[in-house]
Amino acid sequence: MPTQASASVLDLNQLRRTCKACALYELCLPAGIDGAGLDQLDAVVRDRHSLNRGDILYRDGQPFTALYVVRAGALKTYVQDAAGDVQILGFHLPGEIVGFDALATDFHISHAEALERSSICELPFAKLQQVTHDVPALQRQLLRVISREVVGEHEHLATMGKQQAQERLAGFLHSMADRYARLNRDSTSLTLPMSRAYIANYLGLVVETVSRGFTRLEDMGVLAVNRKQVRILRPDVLASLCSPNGADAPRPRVQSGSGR
Amino acid sequence: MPTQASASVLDLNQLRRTCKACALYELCLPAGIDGAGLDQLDAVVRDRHSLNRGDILYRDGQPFTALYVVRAGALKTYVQDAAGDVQILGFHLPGEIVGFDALATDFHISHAEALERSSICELPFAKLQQVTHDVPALQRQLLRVISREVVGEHEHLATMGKQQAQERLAGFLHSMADRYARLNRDSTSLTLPMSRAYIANYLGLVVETVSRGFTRLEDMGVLAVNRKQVRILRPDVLASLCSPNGADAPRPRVQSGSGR
DNA sequence: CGATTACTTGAGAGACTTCAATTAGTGTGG
DNA sequence: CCACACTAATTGAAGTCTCTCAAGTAATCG
Repeated sequence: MPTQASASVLDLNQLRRTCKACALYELCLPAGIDGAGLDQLDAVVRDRHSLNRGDILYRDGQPFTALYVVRAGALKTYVQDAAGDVQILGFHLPGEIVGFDALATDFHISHAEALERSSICELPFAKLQQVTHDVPALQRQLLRVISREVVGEHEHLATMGKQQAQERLAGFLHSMADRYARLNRDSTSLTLPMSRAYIANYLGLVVETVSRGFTRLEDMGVLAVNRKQVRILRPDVLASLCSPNGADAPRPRVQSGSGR
Repeated sequence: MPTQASASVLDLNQLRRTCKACALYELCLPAGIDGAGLDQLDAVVRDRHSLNRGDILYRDGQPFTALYVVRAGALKTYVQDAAGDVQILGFHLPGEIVGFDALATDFHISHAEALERSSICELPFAKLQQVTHDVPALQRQLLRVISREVVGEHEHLATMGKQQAQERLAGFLHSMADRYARLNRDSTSLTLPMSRAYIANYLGLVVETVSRGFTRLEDMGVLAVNRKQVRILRPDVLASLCSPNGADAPRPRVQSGSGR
């Protein structure tokens, strides 16, 4: 991993990765930034990395140098405690930014790993900070993006709070479909980049339970599952399965979720 | 709730809440900001609110106007889905900042409620943004603080990922003790501001399970529990209970936590 | 093409939830 | 100031869902 590439060389590469031309323009950091500011932001973005399945983008303990935009492919981020227990924090699709965990202490405290061949835009933070000074809109946008991260984790927590495994799985698939839709992909035909084991860990379950969950959703006619290919036949039913009672009676449930 | 108080009146009040004099100086936003910048930040902070138990600081759907620092007392934040299911996202002690959820969309998507009589510093975001322009260190600090929020949620997720109820409860108490320590309070003698039901919801369990958990930890001689008063008699044992095997063999556990 | 890994499926055990009842604490009004 | 009502917390017993253990099948990779 080279330390700092001067922005003058490799114009071709630079052109190719120009934020203006990027399909993720509306999803990523530049959203809402206008012409002049965008050029400045462009200058910040470093040659993109290419990661293979299993490659580590950053790991726990590593000093903070940059934020990373997923350009193509998919990442997982996770923490590992002293006992070796892993908890997957999130799966990250194109347009999403990772690395915010390190802003607090200047060291990463989680790991980021590619789930498949992925392409990453690196945003060296020092440079980024200089530009945010000139472009207030970028500063605001940076906060907006990190806030999205917070919101995403809220959703994850809400899903993990469901007592029934089926609800958690339904919630996971539902949110994945949503994210596919934002990428202008078909939100009823998912190609999951992660294994069943990763889904299980993400949801706080074991593999077998997830596997059985898929089977049952298929039996119910909600999904058509073929390994990592998942077609959502009944999005309405899937949505209703995200809540215990099927989301019929919207009565308040203040206690604790209300039942496994 | 008044809309905007001019900074010229009520000098006494203003003085009293000056960041410089605040006991939370090192924990809160001003940490790392020097003299001149600090004065500017001081000017941003609005009259502090006083909340009673059950009072709502902000609710889902409300437009974003400010961030809020807990000065005294305690808050809980939570989301509520269409079916009425509540998931508590966090408990917030003095020095912690809430409201970041609204940075993404300019509307709050969670609720914040006082668990007990609390005092809040309001940071109107428009003003705050002006100052961050003049004080780059503040901008960096703001990112640092919101990153802490992200990290805190990672811990919450890791706790919810534990399959055993006992591990979750131990993890919760362990992290509460940590946070008490940061407040320079006795970290072995906690006064929990939240009910058992809230703890249960936070951990994805039911009240009864939490209650039994407390009882068992008391029987084991790890805790001395008297309602909301919790003394941690064996912090070492408590720490070891945060992991399934008691954190003896630090072998990697990649699968999914490794067993309920 | 063989070995490894990923996924699925089955049966049994265990842990948490559910339901129900009791106790303790809190707040209110007479 | 105390009685009453209400909420919070605890405890017990039974049911159920998920985990564990085990085996088998399918896909992937060298």
